[in-house]
Amino acid sequence: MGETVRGRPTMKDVASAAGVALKTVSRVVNGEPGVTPATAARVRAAIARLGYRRNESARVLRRGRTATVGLVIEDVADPFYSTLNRAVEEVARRHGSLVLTGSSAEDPGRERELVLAFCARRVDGLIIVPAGEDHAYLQPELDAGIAVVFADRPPGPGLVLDTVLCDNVGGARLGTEHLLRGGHRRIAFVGDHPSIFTAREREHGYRTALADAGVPVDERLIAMGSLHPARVRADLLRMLALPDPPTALLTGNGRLTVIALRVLAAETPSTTAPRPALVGFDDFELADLIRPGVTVIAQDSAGLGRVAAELLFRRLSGVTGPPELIRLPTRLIPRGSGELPPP
Amino acid sequence: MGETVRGRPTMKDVASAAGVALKTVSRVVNGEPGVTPATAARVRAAIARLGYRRNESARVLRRGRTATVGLVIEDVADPFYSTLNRAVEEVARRHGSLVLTGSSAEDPGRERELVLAFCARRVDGLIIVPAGEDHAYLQPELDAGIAVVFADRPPGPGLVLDTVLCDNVGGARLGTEHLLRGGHRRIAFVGDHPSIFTAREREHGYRTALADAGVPVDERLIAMGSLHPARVRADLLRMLALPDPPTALLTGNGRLTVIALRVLAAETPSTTAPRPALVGFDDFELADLIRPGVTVIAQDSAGLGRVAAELLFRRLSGVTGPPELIRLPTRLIPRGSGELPPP
DNA sequence: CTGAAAGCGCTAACAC
DNA sequence: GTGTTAGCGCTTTCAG
Repeated sequence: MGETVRGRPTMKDVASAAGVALKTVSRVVNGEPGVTPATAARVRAAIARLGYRRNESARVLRRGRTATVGLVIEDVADPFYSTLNRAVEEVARRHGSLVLTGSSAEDPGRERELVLAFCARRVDGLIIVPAGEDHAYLQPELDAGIAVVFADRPPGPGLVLDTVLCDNVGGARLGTEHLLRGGHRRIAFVGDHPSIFTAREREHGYRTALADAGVPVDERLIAMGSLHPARVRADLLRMLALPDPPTALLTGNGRLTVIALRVLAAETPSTTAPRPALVGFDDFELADLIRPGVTVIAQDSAGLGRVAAELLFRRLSGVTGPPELIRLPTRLIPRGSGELPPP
Repeated sequence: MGETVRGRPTMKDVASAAGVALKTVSRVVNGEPGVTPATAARVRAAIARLGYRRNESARVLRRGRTATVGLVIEDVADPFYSTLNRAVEEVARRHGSLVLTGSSAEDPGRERELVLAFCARRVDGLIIVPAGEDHAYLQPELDAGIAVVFADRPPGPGLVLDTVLCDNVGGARLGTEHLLRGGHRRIAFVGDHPSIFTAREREHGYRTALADAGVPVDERLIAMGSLHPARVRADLLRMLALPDPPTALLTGNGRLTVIALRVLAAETPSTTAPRPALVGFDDFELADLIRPGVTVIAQDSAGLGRVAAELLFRRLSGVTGPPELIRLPTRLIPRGSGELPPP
């Protein structure tokens, strides 16, 4: 056959193998009309014989679309974000696209680095869970026409773009009100670092729920900061050592809930000391298997990814209009820990 | 300035804006030597002014490398795989590469689809956790020079490629021996579907541990199949209803462990019926917070991703030699459930 | 229905 | 030091 080609076969190779012009191969590969079934069959045979595969880079160079979207999250290994990731992937798949994913590790520099690397590869669109608050670096990309959707957290000041958020304020309210209804008055809040949007929103929901119930806010019962177990442990121990310790606890995200559970398990061994009631923001697997079951405010992380991706692909399909802001509802799942009565 | 360019600015635009030749811009952008600091500064100014960003697709077309690797796993949302994913991402980052990730959903067709889509985008290399056993479709890609590493499961027959596995047989042995040492003789094994490599290996480890201890294998105590909770539940209930029910249980992966825990929690409410001892293959978050703590055989999912990625980048850097097969050790973490004595 | 030619944005190989 | 030229593999345009 004498068709030994070095490296990958190209359309040109297929064309000469099939005895047709390059453009005919292109037509067959792309399913364009205007090719006799017989010629098409010859071309397809040559494709199979040579193991030809279209070079997407060359195609992109010509057409401008990569059928790839970029996703920046905090950590692909975190259950909250990996669920979001999966949902984005499913929507992308339905639209014939792949997903480039990167972890920002809550570092604005890495977020920027990832976004620019994605843009350099000319992704069609981006879904960003921002780590930073300054997104000026996005402007040239936006001008160039890239579609961007923010998820879980809004873009920094000066940018108004499609955004999908959870109802953080409402969720935190829900949890706090639930504890108040249970008779608690000393409710602590352990949150993520206040530089994080969702942390601030949840703190706000907590504060307003207390205020609305006429319960004074005790600043000593509010601890926001890093997710280091040591930090959380120290804050919790400090609170529990107060003359009037909290009888209930609201934790600001899934990781904090788990850390708090560990601290409480270590500090209040089963029956001796009274365990504070606990409501955690964000559901997690096995919350039902711990005793007592962990009451949570569930956010729809898959919904976050799905809605953001749908919004993105709608924009990519040419839908214009003002940027949308969508809030996804949260719901309270009582499992026991949030129903513990005050002592 | 009259530099209004439609769409994204190109090197040509930058060149004319800076009053230099295209190649000079290329030199500056790529940090090549042979440019006066003054000219370089002029070019950089033009780049900033126009918001120029190198088109990676065009670069790829010329150079042949995308600085992108593909990762096919079963599910990006599964903690085992998302941890692996993160480890791959970190290694890729150190090598200046991005990661295209896709979920095969344990479907060989989807695995193939993803791999080919990645190849069409000319990823430099692939890390595959295979869903199928037939990888003939990979041959043209391998011939074209793509680097491939298999992780967690080996390639199908006929292919010998770099592979990183966990010591599944040894791990299952470890768990079974632990239960035997605890005095158990009726040990059940609930595994994943036997079409899955790791499931077969773990079953093998379980069987040989029993055989080595002179304990006869009772086929009624072995249940392998889907990960549907209903299937697992039915199998467990059947075993527990035997005249001589198992006093201990070895579960074949993290998801099965969780399902089994739920079934046992529902069926043996706290103090009434005696709980079988439990050892689970694969560690999971919160295993320590459940009462009793869940004894597991921990596999190093991050190590799997890290070692696979390091192997891949070593190949990409030009290291040749016969394909490597690496086995990562497992270790037993006793937490209570595996130390429950037989009744 | 099929084909020839131009060019997407960049880099490699040479000029100068 | 800097510029010119060719061409990566494909799609687009326009001729046959």
